[in-house]
Amino acid sequence: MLTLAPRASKPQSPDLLAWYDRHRRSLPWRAEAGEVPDPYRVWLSEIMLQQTTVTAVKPFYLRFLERFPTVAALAEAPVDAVMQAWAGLGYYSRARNLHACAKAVVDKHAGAFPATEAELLALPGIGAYTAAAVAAIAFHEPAAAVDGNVERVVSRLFTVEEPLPKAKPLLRTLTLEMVPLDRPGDFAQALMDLGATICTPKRPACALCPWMAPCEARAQGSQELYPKKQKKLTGDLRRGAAFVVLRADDSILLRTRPTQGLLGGMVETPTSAWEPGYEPSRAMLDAPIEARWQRLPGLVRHVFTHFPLELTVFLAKVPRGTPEPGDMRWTLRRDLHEEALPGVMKKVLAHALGDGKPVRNGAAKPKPDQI
DNA sequence: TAGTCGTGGGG
DNA sequence: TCCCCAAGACT
Repeated sequence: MLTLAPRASKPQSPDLLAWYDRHRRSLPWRAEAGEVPDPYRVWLSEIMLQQTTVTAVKPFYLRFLERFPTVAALAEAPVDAVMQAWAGLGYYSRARNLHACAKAVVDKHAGAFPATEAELLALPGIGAYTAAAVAAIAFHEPAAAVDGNVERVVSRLFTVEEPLPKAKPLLRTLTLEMVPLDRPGDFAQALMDLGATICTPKRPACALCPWMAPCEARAQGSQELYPKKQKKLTGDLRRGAAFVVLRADDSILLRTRPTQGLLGGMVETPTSAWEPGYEPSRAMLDAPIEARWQRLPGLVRHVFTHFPLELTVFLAKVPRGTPEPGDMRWTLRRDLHEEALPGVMKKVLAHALGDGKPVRNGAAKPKPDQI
């Protein structure tokens, strides 16, 4: 009978903090050792980092901060400007909630972020994780900020057998018990740095981990089996048609999507419905205007969180002076970069306008940025 | 509670 | 190519 070796000790936060003091990542939103963190920057970064990689966030964060340097500046800005600054980053309800939150901070909290986890939790777009992270990092509150990194680290430390997301309450409790009262913010960031650089999903670098000794999973050699999670199924393929109208004055027909739902409040070319049984051969029934439509070869493929999408792109060239249908508008091609275009729509426009080459056979696809 | 909400990078 | 995943929130 195999007996598992008991781990050497319980995980001690000073061991993690000592590691953090030597190996902490330098990030644009992170105060250097000894600096006082700015709650606005901490909050902004936490919202952007929700389900989004550090690499993806960096340029958006720097650009955003330049455009909206303070929570007051953000609150005063029109929501469309915020959506435009967010375009390309994904999960667009975050941008709408971000703006609403800035307004709430100005209107209900005299322009200063509240310092407690409970008050932060009441603000739009701030959930359990973000409330704890901002409270700990910006205000030194002893809160347990449990994100995906922390779930992984702690589930390995204690070999939590319960699968996610049911294990969340237990993981929060286990984390909270380890939070040191003197450095709660550093502890939160240390745990996330550890998860991002050492305790990675695949092939964790256990030999470099300050918590190798107390880690139960490491003792068993089972670290890659945690956290356990129930798998979710991907949705069925949906198809649709996208219509790119190029007017002779070099403008494009656009519209804004409803604020609720998929790509809420973002800008798109006119499209058909997106549904599993869509027939591109009947797309003319969905065209926004009468014109000589050209069905472009190839498809625009895009994968959302819960379903894959294939769009057939149709292109029409219409004369100067062609009026826009109701609730649509013309935007000059050179001004497209100012529109809140999500990734899938940049792909559509690149496919229709990009470089004219077919997207077949390994030919270089035009980059969605360069329209 | 489980489904909805983007995008890009890595193995 | 495919799958996983990344500092989750909201309904």
